Amino acid sequence: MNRISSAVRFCLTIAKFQAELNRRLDSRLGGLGFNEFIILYHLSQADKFKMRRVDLAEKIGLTASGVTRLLLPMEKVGLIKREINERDARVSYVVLAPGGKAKFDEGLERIEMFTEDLVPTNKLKKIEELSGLLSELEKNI
Amino acid sequence: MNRISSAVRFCLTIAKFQAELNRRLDSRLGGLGFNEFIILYHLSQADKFKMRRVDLAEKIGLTASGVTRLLLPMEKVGLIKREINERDARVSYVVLAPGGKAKFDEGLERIEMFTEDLVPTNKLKKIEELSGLLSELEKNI
DNA sequence: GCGATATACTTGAGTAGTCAAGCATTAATC
DNA sequence: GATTAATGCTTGACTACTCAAGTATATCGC
Repeated sequence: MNRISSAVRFCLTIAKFQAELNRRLDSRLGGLGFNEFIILYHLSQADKFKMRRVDLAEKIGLTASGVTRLLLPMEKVGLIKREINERDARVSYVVLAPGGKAKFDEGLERIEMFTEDLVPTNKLKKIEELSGLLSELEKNI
Repeated sequence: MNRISSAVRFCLTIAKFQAELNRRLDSRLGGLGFNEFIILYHLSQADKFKMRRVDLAEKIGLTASGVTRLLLPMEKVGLIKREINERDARVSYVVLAPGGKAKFDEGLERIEMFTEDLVPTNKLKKIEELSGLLSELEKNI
């Protein structure tokens, strides 16, 4: 009883998938959490390897305070650095530190291997298409 | 620099999407967390409205201890009940309680409305496809 | 039918976030 | 140019998990 729509089913499926994905990834990235990896990725793509904390939060779908807490241990361990903005004393940039770059490269290699097993070559086209779809749907959230 | 494969990109996209989805849903289900809703859903579909905790954990992609902890407040509030198994004293069933059924119906109504805004009608076919693909990929995890 | 192994669940200690409130600083309005 | 509002970040108190270890029961091989 109580059939659900395919849209709701989608929410359930994605929640489960992501829960598993997260757990696996957290333990296969060479001491890097998945979210830490994501942060390092965005920094590695950013102009001058630095971003404002707010923008980082927006990129990864966390709250600002979540980012603060996530970055704290990363700074201690030397993955990222803090840099002030001379024009606006409110913002403190997050900068990719050398140690972070190294860890990211290692993590990237590992995650690439992981996803090779995860998605079969013949599904790659579909995967790309669905990435696009998800990005679109996100705007409706 | 450091291009990533589309499979890895897919992991990033899905992680962000799910983070947002989770947060929105957690606050739009009438006092029910998204995971609590998922539990009630699986119970509502189960034979005699009851399941073993292990099977529940497997269904929703959490660990057994996660389920124990999630269920504790739900039991206190009367959403679910606990029932022993006479043949195997190790297992304790989780049973959908009347209060849980009511909360689930309400939550379902709300999540259906939410997802109507989330996914446009013309994308429904694609969404179903994506659900299918995710279920398949999950086996490779 | 006894010991080893496996299963179902819980618990302790810790991590990863949330939300609401607070503190600086900057921008906008008048 | 003083007030008000908005922005960027952090903090306190809390929830929702995780993993590793523990307890209890069941099953298997002999």
